[in-house]
Amino acid sequence: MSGVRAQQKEKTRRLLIDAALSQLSAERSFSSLSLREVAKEAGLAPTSFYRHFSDMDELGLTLVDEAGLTLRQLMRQARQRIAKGGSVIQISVATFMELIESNGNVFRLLLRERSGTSAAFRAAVIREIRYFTMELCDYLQKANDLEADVAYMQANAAVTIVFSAGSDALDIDDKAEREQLSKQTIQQLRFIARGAAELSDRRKAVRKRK
Amino acid sequence: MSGVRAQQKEKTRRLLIDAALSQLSAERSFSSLSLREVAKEAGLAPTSFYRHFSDMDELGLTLVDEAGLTLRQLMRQARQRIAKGGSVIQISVATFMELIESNGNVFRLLLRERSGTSAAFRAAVIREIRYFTMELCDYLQKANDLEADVAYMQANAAVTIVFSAGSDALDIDDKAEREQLSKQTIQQLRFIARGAAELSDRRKAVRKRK
DNA sequence: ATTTTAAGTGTACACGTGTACGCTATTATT
DNA sequence: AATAATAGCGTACACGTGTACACTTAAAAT
Repeated sequence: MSGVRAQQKEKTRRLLIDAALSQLSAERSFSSLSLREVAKEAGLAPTSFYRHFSDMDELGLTLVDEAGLTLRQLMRQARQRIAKGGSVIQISVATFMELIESNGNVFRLLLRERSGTSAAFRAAVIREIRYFTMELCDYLQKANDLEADVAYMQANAAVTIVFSAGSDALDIDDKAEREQLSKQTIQQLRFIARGAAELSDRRKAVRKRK
Repeated sequence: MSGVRAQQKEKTRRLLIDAALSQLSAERSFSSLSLREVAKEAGLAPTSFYRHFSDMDELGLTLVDEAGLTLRQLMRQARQRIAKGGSVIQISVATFMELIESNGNVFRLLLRERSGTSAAFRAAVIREIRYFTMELCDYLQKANDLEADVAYMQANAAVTIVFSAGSDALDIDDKAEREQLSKQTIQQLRFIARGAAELSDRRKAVRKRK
């Protein structure tokens, strides 16, 4: 059991995954990809596809998992930068925008399949985004001493805003426009943070009065 | 030129439009619809389709236009209710949620094609949403005495949050959960409104000091 | 009354699709 | 050394697709 066989299998499995990813673009969604196209791009015969995935759906779910991984890397990267000091919101948005510039297709996959046609895909994407939201929620709760429900509402709203901005960014080529979009997004996140902090303060004031 | 011919044509044109709309669902996107399916559902021969639209894309753009119309009706309805008194945010969210319950497919169309595969579709959807945002922006600017840029950022964020909530609502059957989602959305919109008002106030204070 | 226009039909075609099936060649197991 | 397992290939098939083309039939224009 030297594993040279399993190793080779894993290799061509990656070939398929990468082939699918590389075919994604603004004009091409995963659901519009055919098994044959992916196999061809990977340099395989169509029927060889089945040795690795039983379905295009199975490949798709694998891609969503990879996208979730990318999301978690993003989170880690942002945290590292924040630890070195600076505006939390500003750094987070900048990091997110960089991800989109370098991994546009992965991000597109998430955006599309979130409102897509397959229940399994939707569930998978929503799970990844929820995970992302929860991590942010935890952070906010500890960093700003918020109550759980307020922190969640802020995290949820923030993620929504940032993802939406990311979606817009994908359609913008001009760098100045992108910069402008970032600025706007930062301001919007500040709106939300301000509102959340105020609700939290108000509740605390009521509690002290008792 | 009694127009009995043109009248009939318009009628079957509507048949096609309605056929397409009626086939949309959580499991079926417009882009997954085939010309033949739509024609069949409308009770026409496949080739008759071409007498009305040169393309499925042309049909799709027509649908997006109709969706935009629905959006504008929503705006009008919300305004009427607001005029009778009550919380602006609460009424707006409630009205929006009702639209989603009754016109789920139309709304799905907008959500999907916004990040869809056709540049023309994306542009059309974005145009409709921008129009919607601008109308809200106008309202906010006048009602709350905000500066143009602040009002726009608030409107943009609010629309993003509400559309995202709408998308979530489409996947929820339980009424209590829907109610909970509405409550959360209202609170998030209040966060944003609060943040915008504060930025506006701060700017005004600076101006007076001069 | 005759001719022109055009909505709708039916047939036909080339094409891309998923996948069942049998085969080869190489690795893993016995 | 003999046998079993399996990654990958090639062929073949039925099916759904968009649409070109020639047609009928009824309204509109002459």
